[in-house]
Amino acid sequence: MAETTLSPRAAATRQRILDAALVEFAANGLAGARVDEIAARADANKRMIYAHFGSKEELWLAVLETAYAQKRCEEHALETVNLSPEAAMRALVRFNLRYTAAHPEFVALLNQENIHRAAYLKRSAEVPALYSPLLAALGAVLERGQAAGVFRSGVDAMQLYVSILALGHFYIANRHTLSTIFGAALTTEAALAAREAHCEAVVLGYLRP
Amino acid sequence: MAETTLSPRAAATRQRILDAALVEFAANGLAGARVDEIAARADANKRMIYAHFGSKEELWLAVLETAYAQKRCEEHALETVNLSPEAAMRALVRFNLRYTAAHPEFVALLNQENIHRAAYLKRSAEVPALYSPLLAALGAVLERGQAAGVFRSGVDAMQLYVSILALGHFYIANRHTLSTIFGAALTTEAALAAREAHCEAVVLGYLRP
DNA sequence: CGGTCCGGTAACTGTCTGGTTACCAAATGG
DNA sequence: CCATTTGGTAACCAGACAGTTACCGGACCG
Repeated sequence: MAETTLSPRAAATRQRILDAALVEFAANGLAGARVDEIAARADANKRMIYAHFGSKEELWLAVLETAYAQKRCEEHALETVNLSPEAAMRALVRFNLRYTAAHPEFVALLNQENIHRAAYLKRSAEVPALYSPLLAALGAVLERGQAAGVFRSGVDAMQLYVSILALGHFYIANRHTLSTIFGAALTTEAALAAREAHCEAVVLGYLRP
Repeated sequence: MAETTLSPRAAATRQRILDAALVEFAANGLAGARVDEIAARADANKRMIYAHFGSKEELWLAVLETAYAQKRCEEHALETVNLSPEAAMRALVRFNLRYTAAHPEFVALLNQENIHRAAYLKRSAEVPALYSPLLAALGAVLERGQAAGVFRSGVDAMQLYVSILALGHFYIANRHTLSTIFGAALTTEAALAAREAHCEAVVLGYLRP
């Protein structure tokens, strides 16, 4: 990004474009998204999109990076060091499900990226920073729990990390097909609470020594 | 589908179109897929696509139903009644991961469907049959294990079903972003075996009384 | 207070793409 | 063997879409 100092209200337009693009890309995918629609929703003009971001694909990349950055930002707010290993693990599982549920656009973006074999993400300069803080926190909690004898040993932190993400992500990502099949709403607070309890039980049940 | 009897070699063309469409849709999504490309890959003509299926979207629906049907078909081959509850549960978890890994196009299709809020799936006449046999088998295994005292009680079969799907599906669906982030291949036989062991350990660890 | 520069607008274009139409060839069956 | 049906081809079209170009108005600075 050419962060050559800044701009007065231009930054606001840029932000409106990013917000609008997030909605449009999440709703229609990269190929399905319409640049005109993004411009209209941002209450801006197509010209401005090409001025701020060079192309539709670069806009996509910018949206991706913004979404990742926001998630990392919220994850940093998680404080697990003061909690018992079990409570900390619960907090991690819960945060993941709740964040995913609160930001289904993030899920849609990720799915799109994977359809494109992460082609855009691989071009991102921020990739190294993508190691989620959640992973680091998880490793620390795991070690504490094992040292205290409340967690089993032989747990692969990376595998568990993927599994925790999976438990929340899949539920939200596939909420439409799942709710069609099961004929039940999945995103009501009651349903989310039930899912949350289940995810905690699975992870903590597994981790018992 | 107008299965008015059948057709001699027309069925072959129809099948080639379906196969080509599956590849193209999985690779590019619904909006990103090009009808011309499908025609070329099927070694057929665009006209034939519109003769057999009325539109791009109806072709999409046909591909979806075919993919679901194939999965159900393979699932039926799973025999869990002769196995111990633990072994049967392992088999279910393993089958799900392996099937997903062997058919990443299915995952791509599902993701696309969810981006479109399952709009096409809801129009499908086959939806009631979508209750996967895997779910029925899971419920039976769960009951047997609980009766035998080897599984904990209070397990919600639907939640567990979603979780088992999630453990395999998420890993495969996000293999590109995950392998970019972790810098490791995820679909080698070694990696799949490790994932398989982990998934079994999570589910069976959770289910311990 | 006037000029210049920057954020913004609107109309345009070349290309791509889903869908169609006019035409053909090879079976099939009488 | 001829006629009719059916699977297949290729050229075409209208609309849509990403990306551009020509132009404007107000803020900011001298």
